[in-house]
Amino acid sequence: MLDIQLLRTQLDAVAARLATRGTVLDVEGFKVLEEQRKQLQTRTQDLQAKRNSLSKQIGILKGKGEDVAPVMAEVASLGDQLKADEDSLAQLLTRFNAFVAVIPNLPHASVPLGDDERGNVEVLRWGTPKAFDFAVKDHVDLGSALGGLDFETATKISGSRFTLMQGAIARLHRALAQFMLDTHTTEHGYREVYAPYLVNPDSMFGTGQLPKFEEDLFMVPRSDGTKLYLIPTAEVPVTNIVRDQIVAAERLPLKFVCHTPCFRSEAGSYGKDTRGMIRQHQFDKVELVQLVRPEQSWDALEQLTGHAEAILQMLGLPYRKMALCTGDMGFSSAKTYDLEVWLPAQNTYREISSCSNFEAFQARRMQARFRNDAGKPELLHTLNGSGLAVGRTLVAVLENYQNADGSVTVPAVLRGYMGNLERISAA
RNA sequence: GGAAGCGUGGCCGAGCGGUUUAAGGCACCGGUCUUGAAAACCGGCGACGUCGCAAGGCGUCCGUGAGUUCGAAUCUCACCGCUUCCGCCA
Repeated sequence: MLDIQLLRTQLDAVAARLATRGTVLDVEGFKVLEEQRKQLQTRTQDLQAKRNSLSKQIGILKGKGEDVAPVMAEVASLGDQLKADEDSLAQLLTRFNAFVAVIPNLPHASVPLGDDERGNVEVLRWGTPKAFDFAVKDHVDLGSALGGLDFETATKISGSRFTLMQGAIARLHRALAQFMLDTHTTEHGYREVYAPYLVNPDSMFGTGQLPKFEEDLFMVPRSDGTKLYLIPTAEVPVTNIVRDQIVAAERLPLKFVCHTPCFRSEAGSYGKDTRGMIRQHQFDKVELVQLVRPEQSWDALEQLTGHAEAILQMLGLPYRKMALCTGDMGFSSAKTYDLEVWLPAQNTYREISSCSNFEAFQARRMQARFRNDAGKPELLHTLNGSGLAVGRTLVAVLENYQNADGSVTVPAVLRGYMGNLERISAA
């Protein structure tokens, strides 16, 4: 959520910056709402003040044993107007909050301008794609020939966009997640977290998935009429650890790493990446989350992105780092780097990690604060990034480490997690 | 699922219809004392919103939401959560 004071005092500047990301702010609509709010709130509070002081008088008069009837009559006359005003103010504030809740974050000044993914800027490129002297297979052909990737059976069990893994490939998938968790906890200073996969609407609001993106989520209705949602990323439960909290300054920065499955309905992506496990309803991801003092968040973004890059480097997977442009960033983000891994079968780089600084946008929605040096509560800055998407990393390993005979070499750093297996071959 | 108890500021904890402006303590900040520190003593110290150039004023908040009342932390109802006991259970 944006700071409402900022909207009030610099409305045109906010609208201009939002326009760079393709968001049209209803400036006139806001002005009208704000004008009504101001008038109604002032009037309501005046009436409340009057009621309070008269009621207090009644208490004092009664204590002295004097007649309170005249004052009672006076305060009674306020009643109807006050109640009406309180009701309409509550309604107006609901509308006001709904208006603000769907405004995306402001892009940081360093974010390149652009309308869509074509405006993204390559920041760096690491590694050289291997030159194969045979016709490369994609992960679907490799995996099914190895007897470990089975999309048909997954479709029978659940439907499209699900994967069934078995044997050495399932183990490789697990090895990747373990390797990432171990690296981030032992080398990058993150604390391991196990978190719920189902969360309540307040948590989804806190990180910005609700109210605007409900169609991207799997919702689970409950018999008592409430709802839970399957997490689309561990960002949601982990960032919400600090919701409605004032964190002691000396505990900062908080750095968490969490491995979870992620569930996305992929509404609106019909026909996109239908082959293989690039775009699934369920996939595993190791997520990095940092909660930091505001003045540290931009350094933290560079570090966090570096932590995700380290995994790709240790796996020897060529990648490039993209600074997303204003038009391609997510709703809550002030700045995002995407890491794109080289996929030989697609002859291109594909997203495998997304690292963002949200500044105070999520913290304001969550009321996540710390006590600053002046002793006052101040909003935290929140960041997160994939470190990495496990399913896509599996795809990248299969394709980049394939051999002419259809076997796949196990990257050296994973062998300890694979019983020292060096190569996955058809059984 | 059944029964009982409990949800109060950063933390602990009192208050159970009107001088509550939420006691007291801890923590924290400032001061006195001290070579310095600790202790002791003195003082300060909630959040959010809103009006105002400012000084400051006003409003809301005692798990959440409705209600009773001129007035609710306090009374009523519903819900949520926690604790304990019983039942069931990986």
